[in-house]
Amino acid sequence: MLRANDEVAAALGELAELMAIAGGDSFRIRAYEKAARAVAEHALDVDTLDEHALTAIPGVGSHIAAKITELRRTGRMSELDDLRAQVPAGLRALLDVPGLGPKRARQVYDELGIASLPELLDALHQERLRGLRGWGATSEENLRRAIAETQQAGARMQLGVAFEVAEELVHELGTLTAVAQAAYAGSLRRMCETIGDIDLLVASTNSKSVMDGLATLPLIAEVRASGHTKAVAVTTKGVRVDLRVVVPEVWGAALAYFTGSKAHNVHLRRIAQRRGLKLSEYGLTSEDNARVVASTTEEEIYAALDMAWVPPTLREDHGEIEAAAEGTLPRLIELKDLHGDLHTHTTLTDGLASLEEMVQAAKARGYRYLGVTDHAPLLYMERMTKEKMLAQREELRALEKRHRGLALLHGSELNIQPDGSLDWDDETLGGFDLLVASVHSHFSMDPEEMTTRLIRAIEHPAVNVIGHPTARSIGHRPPIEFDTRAVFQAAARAGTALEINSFPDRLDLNDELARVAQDLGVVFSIATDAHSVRHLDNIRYGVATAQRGWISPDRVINTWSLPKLHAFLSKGRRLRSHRRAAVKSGPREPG
DNA sequence: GCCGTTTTCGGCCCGACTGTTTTCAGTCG
Repeated sequence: MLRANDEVAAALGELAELMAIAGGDSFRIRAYEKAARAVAEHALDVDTLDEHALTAIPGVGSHIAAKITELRRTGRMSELDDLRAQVPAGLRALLDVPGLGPKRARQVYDELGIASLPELLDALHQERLRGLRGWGATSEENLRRAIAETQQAGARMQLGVAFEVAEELVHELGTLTAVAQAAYAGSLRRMCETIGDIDLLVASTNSKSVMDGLATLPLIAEVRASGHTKAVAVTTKGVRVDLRVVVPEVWGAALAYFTGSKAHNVHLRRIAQRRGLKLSEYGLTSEDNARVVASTTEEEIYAALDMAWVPPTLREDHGEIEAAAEGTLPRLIELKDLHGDLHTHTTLTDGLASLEEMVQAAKARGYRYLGVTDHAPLLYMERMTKEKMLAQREELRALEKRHRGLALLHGSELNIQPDGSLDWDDETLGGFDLLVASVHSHFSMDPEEMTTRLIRAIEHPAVNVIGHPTARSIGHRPPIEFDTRAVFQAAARAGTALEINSFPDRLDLNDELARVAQDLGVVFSIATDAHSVRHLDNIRYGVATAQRGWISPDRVINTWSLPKLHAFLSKGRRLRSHRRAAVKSGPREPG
C-alpha cells in the first residue's frame, strides 16, 4: 500500500484515464495503462531503480521511465498536472460507472456541462441525456441502474485493499513506545470480502500517548475525532480507521468484542448471561463487575464459557458457537496446508511475469507443484495459438528438469462457450496435465441455459477445475445465475473441482456457496489466478474464504500429495484413452 | 508510447454486445 510502485502506478493510470477523456491517441493511452499495471505488479521497488533500470520493466520505455523519475524526484509529473488542469476532477470518477467510458463522459461534459456524479444523476432525473446523439431512454435507465449498483458497493472496500492498509497501520502503531500490542479487528479480522472501515485495537497503559502518536503516523492523513480511548482517523488513501485503546489486562476481551460479528457477540453474551456472568469489551465478569472471570486472552474467555476458541473467520453465528461447545469445530484449511497453485498465467497471454519467473516464485514459496494455465484461443484478445502453447510446454518441461522438487503441470484456462463447449479439439485437450474451464463471456444468460452450460463443461472428461464459477467481480459485475445445487451435484459426481479464486475482487466461489458445495460432496482448488509474482500472495484471501466456508483441508485438491493430485487430474485422460480403446477394438463378440 | 525469429518503422487486442442507428459508436473482457 505504501510502495512507491503503487503511487507511480496510480499516477500513470490517472494519466491514461485523463488522456482518454481528453481524447488522446488510443495506443498511447494503452501504453500508459499497461505500464501502470506492470509497475504495480513489479517485484522490485521502483525507488531502487534508476531511469535505465526502469526500462527493464515490460511496457516501460524511455519516456515513461523519465516520467517516473520526475515523479519520484519532484513529487510531480508535469504532463499529469497539465491534464488535470484540462479535465475536471469529477469527470474521472464517472469512468467508475460500468457502461460509461471516456467518450461518453466527455460527451456529457462537452454538451451538458456535467462534470461529477451528482450532476450526472440530476441530468438523468431530468431526462436530459436522451437528447444527446447515441442516447435514448434505455441507455438512461441502464446508466441509472449502474450508478445505483456502484454506489451500493462503493461504500466498502475490497478485502485486499483493507488488508494491506491494516497490516501497515498495525506495523506503524507498533513503533509507538506506548503501544504494548496492536492488531486489526472487525470484519477485516473475520476476512469478510468487503470492509467498511478498519478497526484497530491497541493495548497500552498510556492511551493519551497513543492518541497523540496516531496523528504522527505516516499513513494517517487526518484525525477527525480523538477521545480518551477512541479515535477516528482517515488514511492518506481515504480509508476510515477506528482506533480503540484498552489496558493490556483486557486485551482478549476487547479483541473478541471488536472482532464480532455482532451476531456472534450477542450469542456469546446470552450464554454468559445464562451463567450469571456479563461479557463486554472489558472482560467476562460477574454481574456486579466484582469478579473478573477472564479477560486477557480470547482463549481464556471461550474456555471460561466451556468452549473451544473460535477462529475469527467463523464468527458469524452460523453454528460455530454450538460446534465450539460440542468440540466439533472443523479442522480448517490453513495456508501451510497448500502444496501448490493450480491457476496461474504468464507473459504468454496476459500475465506480467515470464514462465521462469513464476516457476522461481513458486519454488521460493516452497510449493511442490505449480499449474501454469494460460488462456486458450477462444479468448481472442490473448491471441493464443497451438504453436505457442506447445512451445510453452517444451519450455516448461525443460524448466522442470532444472527445478527439482517442483513439479510443473502444463495446463490451460479454457473458455466455456454459451453452449458449454470448449477451446481446442479432444486430442489437444488430452495433451494437458491440468485444465481449468471458466466463463469469460455471455454473463447474462437464462439461468436454466447457464446451468446446462456449466454442467456440460463440468462433465467434459478433460476438465479438472471450473475457474471462478460465478464469474462475479465484486462491486462491478454480479454473479452469473444458475441452479447452484444442480451444478454442485454435477461437479461432485463428475469429479471436477470447483475453484475458490483468491483474487480480492473475485473470491469465487464465495464462503457461503463453498460451504453448500462442500456439503454436496464437491472438492475445491484454492488458486490465485495470478497474473504476476505478487499475485501469488493473494492465496491468503482464498484460504480465508475457504475457512469462512468451513472447508477442511482434505477437500482441497492442492493440499494433496503429487501422486494423489496426478490421479485426480488424469481422470479425463484415462476416460478418453479408455474410450479410444473401446472404439478401436469395436463391439465385443458375444461369447 | 512501446517494441522487434514479421520490424528501428509501423504495427499495436479481437469479437461480441448494446442501443442506437440506417451502417455504427461505445464499452467490455
